[in-house]
Amino acid sequence: MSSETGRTRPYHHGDLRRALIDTALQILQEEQNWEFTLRELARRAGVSHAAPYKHFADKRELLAEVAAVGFRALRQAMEAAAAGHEGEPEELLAVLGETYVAFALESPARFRLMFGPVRDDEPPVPALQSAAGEAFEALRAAGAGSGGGEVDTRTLAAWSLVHGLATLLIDRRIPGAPSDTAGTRALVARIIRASVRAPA
Amino acid sequence: MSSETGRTRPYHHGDLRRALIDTALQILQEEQNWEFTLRELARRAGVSHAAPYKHFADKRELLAEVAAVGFRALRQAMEAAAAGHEGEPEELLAVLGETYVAFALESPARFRLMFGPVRDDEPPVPALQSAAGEAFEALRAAGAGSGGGEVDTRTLAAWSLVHGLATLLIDRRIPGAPSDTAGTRALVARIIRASVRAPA
DNA sequence: GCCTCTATGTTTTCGCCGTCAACTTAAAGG
DNA sequence: CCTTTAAGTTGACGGCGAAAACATAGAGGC
Repeated sequence: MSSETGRTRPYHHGDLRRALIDTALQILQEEQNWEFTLRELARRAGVSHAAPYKHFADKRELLAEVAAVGFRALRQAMEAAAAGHEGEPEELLAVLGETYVAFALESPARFRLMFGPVRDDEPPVPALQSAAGEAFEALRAAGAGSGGGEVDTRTLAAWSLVHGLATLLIDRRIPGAPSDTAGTRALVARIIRASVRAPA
Repeated sequence: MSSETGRTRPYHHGDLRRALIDTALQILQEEQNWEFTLRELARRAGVSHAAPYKHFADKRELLAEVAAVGFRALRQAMEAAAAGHEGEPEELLAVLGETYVAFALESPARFRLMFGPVRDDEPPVPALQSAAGEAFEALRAAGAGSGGGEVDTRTLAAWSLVHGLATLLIDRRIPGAPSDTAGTRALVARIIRASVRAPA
């Protein structure tokens, strides 16, 4: 409801939380890792070093929210890419895979954060769980499986291929891989198309 | 050459470095992450908190050496599994893939550490680079490609599939996945066999 | 056999971090 | 208008990574 013009800062200080998540995403993009300190984040957001604790229990929770935003973005990207390919399941799967890898390459650190390990000893962050679940649902829907909660074999194979390719690429683990965007995109397309064409 | 009985501690204090790497691997296995402090590591090794700096420039270098040991272990495991399947390329690839995933499941944190991002701004650790390269060479040799330094398409597809499956499994990202070892093993075998049978 | 040299380990110190507790401020609502 | 309370600040604590200054004990030259 706040207008863009006029007094930009809302009442107290502004809606931190949103600002903190945005700033965290910025730093994540700049430094390509999430080893930045909470104090640095607060500094860049223009608040005191303890202010974030009014919105997040600790650093893990803040990062989990950032990851959740990432999963929503991934889901949107996949849904947008899927539009218009409802008729042809093979093409749909290929396009979805290319989108998945492109998403990872576009922001490697965010992708790594999203797929960081789910630790058993820490309490789960609900927003992250639901966002991740919905993203995977978009992926599962493209597979041959029915509407159940399980992932069918073919879909899982495709997902694994695409996820592994994305991971290996962003971690620069493939020896002869091209370093430019165009070459990488061609490589991804080649591998995905070849695998999709041959139904497992 | 040191006997197990008698004076166990060698001259000065022992061969730290080896001890530190071993202890780090232990903690890594116990806590399933590498957020442990260098001071905690020194404590468990029975030395002062600054002693590690006589053997490693910083914490990253120590972790890189741990990762290098992991790559050597992965290479050994794959070579052992490959023995006896020289004649049949399809079976060889499948067995190699199963070994790869089993290695990841056996020690998830070590696997994650090994495949952590290669940062451009940090100086590379030679031992890690060579160990990783040799492990990938063992994998590439199983593919249809020749002896060049590049990875052929089919091999890369297989590697991606297996790497992605391993990653998704250890990060508990697959919704309906079995939690027990036997079930997981069966799932892995099913996916790999199906994909290998259908040449891309 | 002694004596220096140097690798290895210790102590001390520094600045910074995550987190918490106590205090302050200002928007909201009866 | 005045109280309540969410949101932000200040200050403190223990612990960390890293570096500097210091200590010690094998090893090798003489």
